Amino acid sequence: MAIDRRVARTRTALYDALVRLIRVKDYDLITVEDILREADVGRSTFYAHFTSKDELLARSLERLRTLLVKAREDGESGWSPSRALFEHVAEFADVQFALAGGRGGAIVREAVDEVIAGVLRQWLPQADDIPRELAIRQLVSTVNTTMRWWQESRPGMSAAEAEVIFRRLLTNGLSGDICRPFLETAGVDREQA
Amino acid sequence: MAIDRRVARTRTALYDALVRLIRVKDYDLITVEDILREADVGRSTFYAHFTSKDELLARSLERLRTLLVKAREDGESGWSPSRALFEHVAEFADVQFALAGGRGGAIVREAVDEVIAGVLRQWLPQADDIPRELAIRQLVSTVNTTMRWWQESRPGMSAAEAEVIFRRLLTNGLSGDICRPFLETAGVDREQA
DNA sequence: AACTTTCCGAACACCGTGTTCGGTTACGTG
DNA sequence: CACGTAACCGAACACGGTGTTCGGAAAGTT
Repeated sequence: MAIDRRVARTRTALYDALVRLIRVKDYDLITVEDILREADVGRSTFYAHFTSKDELLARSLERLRTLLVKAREDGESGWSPSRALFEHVAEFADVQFALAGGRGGAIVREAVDEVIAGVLRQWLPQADDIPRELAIRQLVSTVNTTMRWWQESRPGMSAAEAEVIFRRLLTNGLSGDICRPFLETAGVDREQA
Repeated sequence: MAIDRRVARTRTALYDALVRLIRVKDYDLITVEDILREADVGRSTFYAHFTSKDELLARSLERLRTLLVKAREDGESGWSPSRALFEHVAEFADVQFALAGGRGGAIVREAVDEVIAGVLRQWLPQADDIPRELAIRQLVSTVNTTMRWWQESRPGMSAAEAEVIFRRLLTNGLSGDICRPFLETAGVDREQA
């Protein structure tokens, strides 16, 4: 027995409504009532499927997980998972843009990070110099940082270019020069100037 | 005319109450009423000073800003701003721990990030290879990532050790080895195995 | 066509928000 | 010290969102 069509229809209606609203409104200002209105779904129906707005978000992010997993399995496309992710974001640039700032963005980004981290935990090997969990977290946050910067400061940039910058940032780190004022004491240098 | 003692007392009472609550409860589950009870302040008084819980948070984070600025000016201590920040966090380890997970944590961390980014914008010079704003964001998120990992996975580690790891992560990046499954297509390698 | 599952929507109790206002307290100044 | 002013209190209020319940209508399945 397959899943009842009504169930499928209701759920995707809710997923889509949430995404549509995120484009327009800060996530944490979106109410369940907004979603009901947008999806044209009854109140009690919503709570029959999800316990809260946050659960709806988490469930709808499973799409992203399957996207990543597929990107890795289909080596066919010639794209690395990293590249596939950037291309995907380019398609939904407006959503990403909405996620950039503010409070709601932070919540959604956190949820996205968890999804990506979960996938990476199955992929990445152990390494010697840096603890694995730290490496995963760093990888995820670098993805996040690059994407935010891309969408906010260089919206015209292509996914391919953005991904190249991401690689360099991830594997080379930042030059000591630019970080110096943060990493070293000011005292000595100041005296000389 | 100095600031009225009552004003100062009320505000610090609220700041302190918020911090005390954050140790115990997820930030976004904390209500204004919780804060009032904890601080023993009247409802109308609260709204005479702050328009919302979020503004209270933002204002209370100004303490962090002054901490960082001082750490740079007083080269005396021998500590870099980076080191000072890690030492500071070590003192308030329990608060940091509370900020680790969940939804409330994301909101607070976002706010902390903004403070640090603001300070760095005044310190960091222009660099050639990486756009400045991207470098700042990367620096902030690496601080954030390292601290989370430190508090969650290695709570016993000293601030000095954590800061060393942070430096390496920041300026060296991640090795290509560990990132390979994410950065390269799976197809070719798989066939050979 | 009969049976089952889902959906609807109105009604409900509950809780947190942000504002108002008159009375009380404590502060700073002269 | 005493006066005037500013801050604090707390009760009351309207408002809006949450999550649950339940009987009847509608759509799905076999």
